[in-house]
This record gives sequence, C-alpha cells and structure tokens, in this order.
Amino acid sequence: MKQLRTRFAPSPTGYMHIGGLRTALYSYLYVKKHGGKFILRIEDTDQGRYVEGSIELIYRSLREAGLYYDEGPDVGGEYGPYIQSQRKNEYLKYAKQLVESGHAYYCFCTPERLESLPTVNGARRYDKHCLHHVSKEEAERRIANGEPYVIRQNMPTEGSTTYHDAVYGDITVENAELEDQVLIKSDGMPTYNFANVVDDHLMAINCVMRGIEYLSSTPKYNHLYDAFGWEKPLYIHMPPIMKDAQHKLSKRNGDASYDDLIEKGFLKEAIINYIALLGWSPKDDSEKMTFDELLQKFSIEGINKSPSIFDPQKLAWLNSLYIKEMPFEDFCNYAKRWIEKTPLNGKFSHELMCKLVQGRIERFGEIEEKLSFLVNFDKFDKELYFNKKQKTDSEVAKQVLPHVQARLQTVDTWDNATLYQTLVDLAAELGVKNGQILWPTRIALTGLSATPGGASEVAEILGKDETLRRLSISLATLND
RNA sequence: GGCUCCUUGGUCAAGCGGUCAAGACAUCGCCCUUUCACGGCGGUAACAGGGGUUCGAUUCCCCUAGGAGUCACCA
Repeated sequence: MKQLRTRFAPSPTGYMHIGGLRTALYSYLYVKKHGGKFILRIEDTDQGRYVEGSIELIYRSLREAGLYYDEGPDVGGEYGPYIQSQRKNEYLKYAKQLVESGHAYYCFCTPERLESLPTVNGARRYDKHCLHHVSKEEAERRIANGEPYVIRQNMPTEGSTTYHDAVYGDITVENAELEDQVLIKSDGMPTYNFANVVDDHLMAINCVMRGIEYLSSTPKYNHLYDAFGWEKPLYIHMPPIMKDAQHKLSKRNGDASYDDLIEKGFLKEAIINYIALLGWSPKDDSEKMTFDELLQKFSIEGINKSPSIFDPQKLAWLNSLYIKEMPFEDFCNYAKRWIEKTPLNGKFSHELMCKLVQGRIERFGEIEEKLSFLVNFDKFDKELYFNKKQKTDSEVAKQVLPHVQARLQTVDTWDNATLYQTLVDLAAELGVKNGQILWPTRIALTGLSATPGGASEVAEILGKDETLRRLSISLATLND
C-alpha cells in the first residue's frame, strides 16, 4: 500500500480556531498511526483576508500542540513551495489545460450581468453564457486586449456523481446541482476550489481530511480530478464543533480560540485531550489520554457524524486533572506568569500560594480570585462566625479568639504543622471542639465563608504579623 | 427555497436486531474533612414523532419535525 499523505491546509486569517486544531489533530493522529506524512500547506489565495503574523501563529500553535508536520513552508520538503501564493504560476497552466480539453472555459461576464441572472430555488446560477457565446478565438483576442476574465469549470448538466466518504458513507449529488465554479479569478489567482485540487495532486496527497463544509462540493473536485485523469484521494469529512445547537464555534462570535484558552489557563495537553473527544470516541471508555494513547486508540470509525457542542465545563474538569498531576515544581513555574499579573505578586511566598491552590483550581486564571483574600481584608458580617456543624457562632468566637491571639503570639516556628498543632492543643486545653477554634480563626483571618486552606494554612501564608493584625481587627469589630 | 448530511439524558457519548439502554461532565444527596477543594458512595435524567419490515426494533426502510452544511471571483 502506498504511503499515506495528508495535509492540514489552513488560511492565515489571524488565529487558530478550535475546529481547525481538531482537524489538524485528527489528521495527524490518523496519518501517523499509519506511518504516513503530515503536511502543512498555507492557503492564502484570498489576499484580502490575509492577517499579518498569522502564518507564524499557525506554525507555533501546531508545534506547541505536538502536531509536527513533515513538510511545510518552514520545514521544507520535496513538494514545495507550501504556500499557495508562491505557487501562483502553476495554476493558470493547469486551468488552460482544462480549457483545451473542454472541461473549462473563459468567462468575461461582468458582476452586473452575474447579478441580473435569474434565481432558481433561492440561488443564482451561472448560465454558461460565455461557454456558448464566446468562441476560443474571440476569447483570446479579448484577453490580449487586457479585458478581465475568469476561467470557469464546465460541469456536466446531466447525470449524478457519487463518491465515498470515510465517515459519512456514499454521497450522491445531481450534476445539475453543480455550478460552473470559477477556477481562476480575475486577479489571476486560483480559487481555493481549484488550487486545492491541483496542489493536493501535485503534493501527492492521497488522504483529505477537512470540515463537513466541503462535503457537498467534493463532487466538483472529483470532476476536476477526472478531467485531469488524476487519482482521487480518500475523503474524510468531519462534523463541526458548535457553540450551541445552532451556532458554530467561531472566533468571530467571540468564542475562544486555541490561544484564548491558553490565555485563560488551560493546559495544552488538556485542550488536545478534550477536543480529541469532541466528535470522536475510543473503543474503550478512556477519557483522559496522553498524546501517545490518542495515537494508539485513534481510528476514523470512532468519528461521530453529528455536530458536537463545545462544553467548557468538561474541558475545565479535564484541565483540573492535568493540573493536579503536574509535579509541584512545574506547577510553580507555570503559575508564575499568572501570579505576576496580579497584586499578589511578590507579597507572599510563591511556593505557599501554589501549594494552596494547585489542588483547587481548574484553570490558572482562577488563581487571582482564589487568593485575593490575601490582599483584601474587608469588614464582614458576624454571621460568618456561625457554623452549625462546628457548633460555633460569634459568641463562641468572642470567647475563643482572645486565647487564639495570645497563644499565636508565642509561636516562633511559623509553619502549618506547628500552627495546626498549637490550635488543636488550645482547643483541648479550653475543652472545646477543634472546629470551635479553627472555624472562628479562619473567619477572623479572612472574612470569607470559604477559602483555599484552613485556619493554620491561611495563618502560615499570611505570616505572623499579618495574622496577629487581622486577629485584633476582627476581635475589635466583634466586640463593637 | 433546492440539494447534501445529521437526530440516544442539560452536554460529550457507548450501542451497530434480543441490554434492567454503558461511561464521563454537569446536577442533587450522603461519607471523608480544619472551611473550600480533592476523594469515595449513591440518586435524578435519554433512544425527536409517526408508520412499516421482523417472532422481536435505539439499531433496517419510509414519512414528518427539528438541526447543520452548501448553493461566492471566501476558504
């Protein structure tokens, strides 16, 4: 069997969307599983949509995600160049070949005339006017005169076309439904529809994986392959990723791109793992999988046909799993860039902050909020001292807190273990439940009904001075 | 609107003629616990509707409804 060659062919429009990333992921997994080549090709035939820097973004995102391509603009290969605008001259040659064989023709119709065409079933359709009314000689004369023109594909008007898609099965379309699509635009550039087919053939691509939006135009491409006498690739179309039941996930609608997710504090491993599961499922029940496991378990039979809705909650859950298993040191390093941006920066032990938070966040972006009590200490409701289960309330607090204050003053070794033991010992001495000391203390120190870490951990990170300061403030307001 | 495709709990999803219709996220309850979180245990919750085919349909066929994609000198 021939070596599998597939490609990821994004347009440089500014960001890496989740859907595109998933397409790249599936392509990579599929082709690598079968020992094939993964190729990156930039489809920039629409110069109006080009966004500065987006090609670099594509390179970076793909590498970061672990999707290393064997051939591509910045890594080379025998089938380059891998940027379509740099292949511009190739396409016209092939289009002319099609004109010669009668599979395409020159068209000089103005936009005005195109718009005046009657609508059939809600869509305008080109009427092959120039095919029938402009002879080859006339066409050449008008081109020589500098008149703008396009080259259109000459579609059959009868019969039907069927092809096989690896996930959707046999797809049949009436040829009469197929329009004489433009192959070469008046600016001399090929359309995606044409460049795509020519390049896939020239680059020996024999497996095409892409979004379902191409499912119904694939018969047009197949006519092109036939007109040239080229061998058609294996098609694998994929369902879209949705924001909700009726809207696709898209950056244009304000939905997160890959970079946005990273920015919010999702780990790349979690993102990859999650999107792998969106629209595909392994034969076993695996959910959390390493990249190698994905590689091992991936198969196109597992690809779902229906659209799937992106669920940020499940991504967050997976992300929290990856966060928890990070070695503590790695977590600290990774967390740095989030903490640096907050008022927390430099005020407390980085290590202690990380310790408090690693097991309690789903995203790194949550760190600031989780730890904001360290820098904010506001007036709070005395009702917070009430806790049914711990059997405490503001009265208990009033009696117990002075003892806590006095005892803590004597502590020299200011760490969690010592602090905890000290408070528990105090409870025993006073003949009260541990909770009747610990709960009021934590409340007095934070003014919050819930915090990451208990009384002793909070005291540890706050430090002796701040702990004592907060204690006396709380005690004062309690006695008001 | 035409054409193509899709339709299992709130969400992701197993299932590919016979199952009490998996599992996960979310949600709810209990346990653990120094609050929170983690973890453990348990609960609620689904085959879009209607016809066929069949001894038997979530599974096969048809219709209806709903959804998506497409119908560009965008990709």
